[in-house]
Amino acid sequence: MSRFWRPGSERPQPSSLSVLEDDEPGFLPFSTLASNSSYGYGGLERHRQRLPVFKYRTAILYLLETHATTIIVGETGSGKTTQIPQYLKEAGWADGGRVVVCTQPRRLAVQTVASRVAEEMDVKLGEEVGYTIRFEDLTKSAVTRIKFLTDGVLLREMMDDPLLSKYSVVMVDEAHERSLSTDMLLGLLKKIQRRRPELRLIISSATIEAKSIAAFFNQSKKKLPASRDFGPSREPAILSVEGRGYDVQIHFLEEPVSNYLQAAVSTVLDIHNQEPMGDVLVFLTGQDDIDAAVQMLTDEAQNLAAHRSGLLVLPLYAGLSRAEQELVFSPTPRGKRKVVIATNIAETSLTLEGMVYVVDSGFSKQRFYNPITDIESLVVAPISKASARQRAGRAGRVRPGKCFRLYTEEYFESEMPLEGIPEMQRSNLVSCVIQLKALGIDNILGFDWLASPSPEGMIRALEVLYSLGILDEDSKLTSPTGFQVAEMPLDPMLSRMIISGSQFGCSEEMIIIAAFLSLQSIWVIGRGTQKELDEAKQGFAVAEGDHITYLNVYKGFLLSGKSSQWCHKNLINYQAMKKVLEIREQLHKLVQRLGLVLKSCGQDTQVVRKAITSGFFAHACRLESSSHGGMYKTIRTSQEVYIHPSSVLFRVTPKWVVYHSLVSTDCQYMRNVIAVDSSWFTELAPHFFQI
DNA sequence: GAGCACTGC
Repeated sequence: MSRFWRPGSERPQPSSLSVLEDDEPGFLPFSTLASNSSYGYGGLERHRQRLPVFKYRTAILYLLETHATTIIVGETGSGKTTQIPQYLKEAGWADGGRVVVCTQPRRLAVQTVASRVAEEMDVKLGEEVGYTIRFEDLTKSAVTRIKFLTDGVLLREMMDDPLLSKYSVVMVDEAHERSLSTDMLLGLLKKIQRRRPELRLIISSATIEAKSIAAFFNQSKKKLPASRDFGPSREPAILSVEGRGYDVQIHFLEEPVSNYLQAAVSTVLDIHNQEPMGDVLVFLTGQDDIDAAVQMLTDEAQNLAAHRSGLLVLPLYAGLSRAEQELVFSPTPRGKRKVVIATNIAETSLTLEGMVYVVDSGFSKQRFYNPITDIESLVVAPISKASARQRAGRAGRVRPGKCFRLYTEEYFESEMPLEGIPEMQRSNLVSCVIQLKALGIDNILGFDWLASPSPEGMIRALEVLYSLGILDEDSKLTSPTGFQVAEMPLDPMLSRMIISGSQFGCSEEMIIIAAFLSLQSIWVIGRGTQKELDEAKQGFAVAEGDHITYLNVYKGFLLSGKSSQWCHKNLINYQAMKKVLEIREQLHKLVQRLGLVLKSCGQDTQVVRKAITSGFFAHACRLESSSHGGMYKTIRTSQEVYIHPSSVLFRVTPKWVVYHSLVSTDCQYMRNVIAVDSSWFTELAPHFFQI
């Protein structure tokens, strides 16, 4: 532990953090949903009044009355998410058929918070208090007064009701996360505000982001129609609410380390040897790192076990099965110290109870998008101060904790960025652009963004949408194709593929394929050897490619009677297959509603591949050399790419292929590939393949 | 012959 500098009283302590209680969207995903009825008679009301936010009830209601926008800066644990919607209802904001609505970035949070609020109000979930997420609408339009939903669902709702006229107050929670949909939502809400002066916005954010959000919503200097002397102030109010939690002591490294993996492992061992009992949460970047660290610590733990209490080392990342993830939430056995080694999933999506020590590597994997090459890649990159703070806070939930940062204080102070780059500035923007177009926003470049995306990114998105026939020369949605694509909850290239499918008589096949491609992977990870998995996959494989292979999997699954045993036997993830059925079902209804022809082409795989090509012609590649492990070049940019070894076409190397996506590692790998005929390119997209 | 941070519609 000597390598860490302990901030003393003579130097300013960087942070002392407070963290969340069980009232926030706390995300103990597998247990809390059904089991939080531990309050006696009258206990719930007392519990509500003890929350830090309760002191601010009057202030919040006053600010809401007098300001169009109120920004609540809240440490987690303040109770803002569950309480503010109730205060609003109690104060009459949900009277007269109006509805108070609150958004969350994640589905699980929506469900957890809604059921908690329903319990506190002693009403049945789905009546006065309801929620909406994809595939699940637990609201009753005439009855529901408080409604929770994901911000993505609210964006979709705007397509039918652009001014969100049902809602009196929109509360955007966790706005500091700056997800793509939150940023879009905030931009659109600002627009709506100008048309609906009576609408109130509450935006909840962590400290750092609050200022830029406040500046964004400040409309006091703008000229507004004759409302100068009445109505709410156009200048946002900011209110800080303290959280509830324990102090976390921060330790930095005295010298930088080159190998954060090794440093993390030895820090855990130091903690184990020198610190009192208490569980440890380690933040690393990804599956590889985590598996390696788990292995190293497990080996060490075996050496230690002979003479002292042991370590229980567990990995946590999204790719693990539900059962494996659940292990992390089980109570630590007596006399053991639990060490959870996690990705960013433990920073935002899941909250682990009982952590006393946090080890922060200072890195995470982040997605970046290059609009010039049109390639997305995952890169290990330094985290922001905001993230570091969030990670540290995970140590103070049940008692005072400690956070060991595997970087120096100098680095933290002078080099670590204050906040992360908003997703808007590191993503492919096609979906974003088409949604704005569908909402009638024609001047996308002039849209009032919270963080402007790069002009290159915008131009690339417009080009792609134009080449797909979704936008016309005036950059307006085409009819009917553009409007149909906008209604589909998919990547526009997949939507385009489905529409072609309906023209070619294979829409049934297209929606199945689209459902498969919406998931990460349908194959079980971790069970059995790679060889077994390859053999299982080979049972469905066809020379036409991965998409057609998925159709075979789907047929097999249906023939088995949607059996989980069948999935198990074939090393297929049963949960993923259920998801495929759900998405297919949703798309099926949608395609019918849009008036597209629903038809199956039977065994004709050529027409299926043609329909796919009509959506993905921009991903066409030609085999350059079969000797160098099958090197391909993209037609559009002459990028060197290879078929991913997980593809059924890995050994086949057809002359012409179309891929669904690229993964960038040492080289560019094409994932989900079909073999095509080059004559289809000029037939299906002549404008794109002029030469 | 090798890989997948995390959400969401």
